[in-house]
Order: sequence, then C-alpha cells, then structure tokens
Amino acid sequence: MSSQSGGAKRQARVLKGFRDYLPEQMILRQRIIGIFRDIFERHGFEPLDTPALEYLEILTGKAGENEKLMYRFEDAGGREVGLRYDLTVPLARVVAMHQNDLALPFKRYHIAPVWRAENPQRGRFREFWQCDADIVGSASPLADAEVIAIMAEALEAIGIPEFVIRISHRRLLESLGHAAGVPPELATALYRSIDKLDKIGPEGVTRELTAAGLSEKQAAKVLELVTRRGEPLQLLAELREALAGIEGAEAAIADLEQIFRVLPAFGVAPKRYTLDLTLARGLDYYTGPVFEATVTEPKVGSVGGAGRYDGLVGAFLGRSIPATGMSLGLERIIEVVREHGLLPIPATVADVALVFFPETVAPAAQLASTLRAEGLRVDLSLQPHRGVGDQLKLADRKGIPVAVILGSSELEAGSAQVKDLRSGEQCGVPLAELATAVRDYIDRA
RNA sequence: GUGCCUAUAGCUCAAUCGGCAGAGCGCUUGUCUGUGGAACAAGAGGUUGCGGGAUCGUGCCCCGCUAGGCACCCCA
Repeated sequence: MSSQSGGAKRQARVLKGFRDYLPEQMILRQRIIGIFRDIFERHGFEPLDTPALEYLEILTGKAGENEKLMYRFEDAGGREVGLRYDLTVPLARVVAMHQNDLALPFKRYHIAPVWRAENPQRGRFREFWQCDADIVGSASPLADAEVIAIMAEALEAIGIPEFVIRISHRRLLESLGHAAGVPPELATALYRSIDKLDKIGPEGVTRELTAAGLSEKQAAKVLELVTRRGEPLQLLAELREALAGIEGAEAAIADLEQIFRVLPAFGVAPKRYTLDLTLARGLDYYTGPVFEATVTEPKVGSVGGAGRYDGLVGAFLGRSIPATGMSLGLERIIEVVREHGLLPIPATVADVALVFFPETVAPAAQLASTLRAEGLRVDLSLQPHRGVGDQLKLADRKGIPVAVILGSSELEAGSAQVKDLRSGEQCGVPLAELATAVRDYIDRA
C-alpha cells in the first residue's frame, strides 16, 4: 500500500551515472545532434535505429574484456539480455539480418544512447549518446578517409578550436611488433602499454613491456618505431624502409598512404590529422586503420573514435563483409562546448511571450494562433490575473526575447504592444504587421 | 570493480576546541489599479545526503550506504 500524500514519501533520485536533461540542456543537445545529422546526410548516410535491448549473445561475441562493463540481466521470460554497449555491434547484426534489403556499400548514421557500467567522471556517464556514421561493404581506404573527413567536419561545425584526429593502423602495429621480435601472444599487452605512452611516458611503457616479458632491447625498438614523428606520407616512406620484408607491413602502409593522399581532397585541413602509431584503441574488433579525435582542453579524453572492423559483420553472417566507421561522444563534445562557450543558444524555444488580461483571454488566444500560423513560437501566458509586471518578469526569466501585450485598449485600436524584453523598448503595432515586427525585434539580438 | 577527496537553505558557501545552524544571491509579499530588471522593507525556506554508533551534548568524531569529483581500469 503506497501513501498518496502525507506519510513517507518516495525519495526522488536517479541512478549513478544517469541524468535528467533539463530544457536548457536539451536545446543544446538537439542543436548539436541536428548539426551532426545534417553533415551525415550531406554525405548520403541514411538514418537507422535499433533496440536498446539485445540478446546478450549478440553483444558479447566481440567485445572482449568489455563484457564486464555491460548491463546484463535476465528478462521476465528468462532470456539473457543486455543493453547495447555501442552502436557498431547492432549495425553488424542489422546488416546480417537484412542483407536482402540493403544495397552495399551501406552508409548509415545512428544517434542514440548506449550504456556502460563504468565509474562516472567528467564527460563519462553510464548512459551516454553516441553519434555514429559507418560504411558497410567497402574495403577501400577511400571509405576510411570519408569517415575521417566526416568526423573532422562534424567537430569543425561545432566550432571546437583545438582537435586532432590521430590515425594509426592495427596491422602496422603488428608489423612493428614483428620487427622488434615481439611474440604474437604479447601483442595485446604491447598495444595496451603503447596506448598509454602520453600518460605514463616512455619509462612507464618500458617498465610495463619488460614486466610483460619483452627484453629491454625489444621494448626500446618498439618505442623508437612507434614514436617517430613527421609529415605522414614522408613518415610512411621511412617506415616502409624500416619494415621491408615484415609480414603485413606493406599492405598496411599502402592503406594509410591512400588515406593520407585523399584526406586533403575531402577538405580536411592538415593540422586536423596526424599519423600517430602510439594509438592502438581498445575495442577488439578493429582490424585495420584506427582513428581517434582528441581535444586537449578540457581533458575529456577522446571525443570520438573510429576504425575498420572487417570481421564483425562476418561474425553474424558467415561470410565476411568489410566495414569502417566512426563514433562521436555527445557528452564529451558538450563538455568541450561548455568549457569554451561555443554554440550560444537561447535558454528557451519560445520566440515571443503573449501577455494579456482577464478581459482579453479569447482575443489573445486567437492572436497566438495567428502568430503560430506565421511560424512564430508563441508562449501564451497562463496567468493573466497576475498582472503585466509578473507576466513580463516570468517571460524574461525564461529567456524569451520579445513580449506582445494585448489589452482592451489595444484591441479597440486593432493593435498590440511589442516589447523587447532585453532593452525595454516598446511600441504599438497594428495586428496585421505584428509577426513582422516581432521578427524585427528578435533579429536585433 | 579498486583507491583518495567531497556532500550544510533553490544556488554558491560560512559555522573557532564537539556547545543556540548563518550569509550572499534567488524566491514570496509590500512600497507599485495595464509594464519586469533597480532600491528599500518584511517574510518563507533545514531531520546539515541516508542509516547506524560513540558522547552529557555533534554539521563537526567512528562505521555502513547513496551520489558527485579525481586517479586506476577502460573508453565516447
């Protein structure tokens, strides 16, 4: 038996790492999502959505160690299910299930929440939104390049001042390992340590590598190869020489060369990308080129990750289909936007507040309809009895830029008062010209 | 999942050694019958995150829980 009022009340709360999005935040989130959607569609990517909940076996096959971060439980029918961990695995499932309905290469975007049972931190939540764009059915580095270009365009469109897309290649890293004499079973440990270079430094990496079983010489060799810096194409030429005869190296280098040649043609500025072989990335399903967009200020880690995963669709289908794609993290991008004060947006969706009196309720409601038909977003006051002052104050507090005041004297004159709530400027306007006048005031902002 | 730090009014934060829980802003009302932001005055608002313990007595000490921040891990 629950109490209705009085008695013990239920404590209002939300789960750790989960949040409410109040209107002001929603307006910003929707704005950013709209920008991304435009860019994705401009590249011919189609929208897709999938269920939040999947059979657990769909999610667990290729996630490797991340399985422990997955929300999993048994549903009321006894099925083992899980909340999706990313948008890539569901895409692979969709392609496998609907291959007859999809023309390859299939380009899709997917903007939706995913769930990971991690400890929350700045820009890190248990429920968060990813904005993904992927290409399924093309093995060409051209597809990788387009994905990188979209990522760069998206971050550029938001106005993020300092971002760099680091580009690496799983196969090339493997070859580096071979060249240094690292046994295959230590490859994973190798990637993980190298990935931490900027955090723990060369000494830290050396310590970890030798602890994992590499000799000091091997560790030093790997570090030397991986930390080379320079103009990408020139650096690749050097690596081609250094890795001559090493299995897989040539193909990986050729992939990267194609990517770096095409990127400028896609309109990506050279300062926005770099060849960085210390990038490995954690997800097990990456098989080729991998990319990551990092922002140095504020420190929210990467704002987007990407890469080629040629084996993932095949895991559901039996025959292999190549795929590549990228993922932008909405929450982390919002952190950057907030930190730098980018994308100034109104705190409300309303263009105009309609203020009136008990004796002008009906005409005011009618006027609101007219203004809405003209395309304005009208917040009709619901408290005419509270007086003009209070209504104006409330409208201003909400952040509405303009008020229209309709009283009986205006009504008799066939006009209304239009007031700029920021400057206080006000004048009478004939009803027929009202919408235009309101727009003029808004544009003055 | 692990470690460290934190939690006091709607918000930001005070509160001496363990001794009556406060300020600023915001909010409500009034000065002000159809014009907000200013000023002045008054007022409301708290089981000090939740639960337990030690103490004559706790916002303050101890334990557990929950949430937030930072780091690890991992990642968007």
